[in-house]
Amino acid sequence: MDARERLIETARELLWERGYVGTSPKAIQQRSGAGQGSMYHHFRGKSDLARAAIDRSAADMRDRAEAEFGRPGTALERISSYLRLERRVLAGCPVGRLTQDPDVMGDPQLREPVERTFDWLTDRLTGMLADGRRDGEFDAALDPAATAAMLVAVVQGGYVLARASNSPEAYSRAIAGAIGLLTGHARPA
Amino acid sequence: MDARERLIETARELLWERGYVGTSPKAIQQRSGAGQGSMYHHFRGKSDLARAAIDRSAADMRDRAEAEFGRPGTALERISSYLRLERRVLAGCPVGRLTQDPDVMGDPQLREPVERTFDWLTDRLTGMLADGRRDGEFDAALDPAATAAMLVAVVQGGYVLARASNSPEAYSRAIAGAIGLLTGHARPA
DNA sequence: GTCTATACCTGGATAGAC
DNA sequence: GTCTATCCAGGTATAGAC
Repeated sequence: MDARERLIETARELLWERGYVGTSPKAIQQRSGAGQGSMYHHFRGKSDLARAAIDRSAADMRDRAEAEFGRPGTALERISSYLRLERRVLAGCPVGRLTQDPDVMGDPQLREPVERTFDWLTDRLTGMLADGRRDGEFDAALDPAATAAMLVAVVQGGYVLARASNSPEAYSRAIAGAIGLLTGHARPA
Repeated sequence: MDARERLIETARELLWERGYVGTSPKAIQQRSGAGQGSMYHHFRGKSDLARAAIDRSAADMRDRAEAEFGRPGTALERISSYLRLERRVLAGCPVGRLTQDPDVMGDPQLREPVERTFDWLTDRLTGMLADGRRDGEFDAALDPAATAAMLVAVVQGGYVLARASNSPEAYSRAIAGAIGLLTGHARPA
């Protein structure tokens, strides 16, 4: 792995652990083993490197989700397996945590991949829920867009609960609660 | 309002806007109009002041929730009115955002009020859901603890979605989705 | 491509005068 | 109680040598 690559991967780790404001160029250099000059040769500065790191984390998140969405099975099955994906719960969401960072959300370049990822995810779930409803899998009263937003929110909020209690259980409980309600609503009236 | 009070209120604002790592003592002093010496007279340092600010924000959050929980009405009504409480959605949750801050979660003194607040909230909702289920308001299959965790997560995740899309609509959609499912499950089989 | 030197600002805190 | 002076480490970046 060359220096450029190590810098990006290390930046991803540190952004995940400490956010953008909490991550200094020096910390990235030290952990990656790249020197000052090397970093500023490959990237114009902190935000340029961060953009590369965020792009990659966002693509990663979409790929992992899409792998579940593309499986065979009913909409409920595919959504449930997505929700139960193994996640580093206590670490939080590498993309979602960036929404709390004023310097990320204040910079259009850094914000763009974050915004796009959540739009994509919500749209994808909305489509699956609409298909499931059409096929009689869900109640006709189910609102696909609202339910999709709720599901994405449960995952993101699950991370918050898990970190607050320092235990992954809180995350699992929230997911189980969501699947329970979704299953209940799946009974046509 | 005396200097001590202004320091606490200003610290609350800045912690809300920028988190703990993103907030410097100097920024607090400048915005509050208190000098260096004043701040270090009233507080031992940054983390001591932060503790006072976090305690107050946590108490605030509990008070606002309890005001809704204590209203008359069914469990579903009280929970719905809590979920629909007017919130500064784009600002995020003043307590929840701290869970993303490694320096807060790494310090037992700062972490404690955050952890306690989410424990309290989840327990309170669990109790109301259990009461509602006992009274036939919800399906017997509803799991109070899991559903409570899911509701807290939807609120916290709703903030994430709203900030990602820079619009409060995403928050409202997630809440509407949760209430929709909760209402659906409320029909006994 | 990578290194070292340098620069300037901010973060977080202490000391002592008033 | 509040002010100013001072301190040292770290953040972020540029310059120029190798």
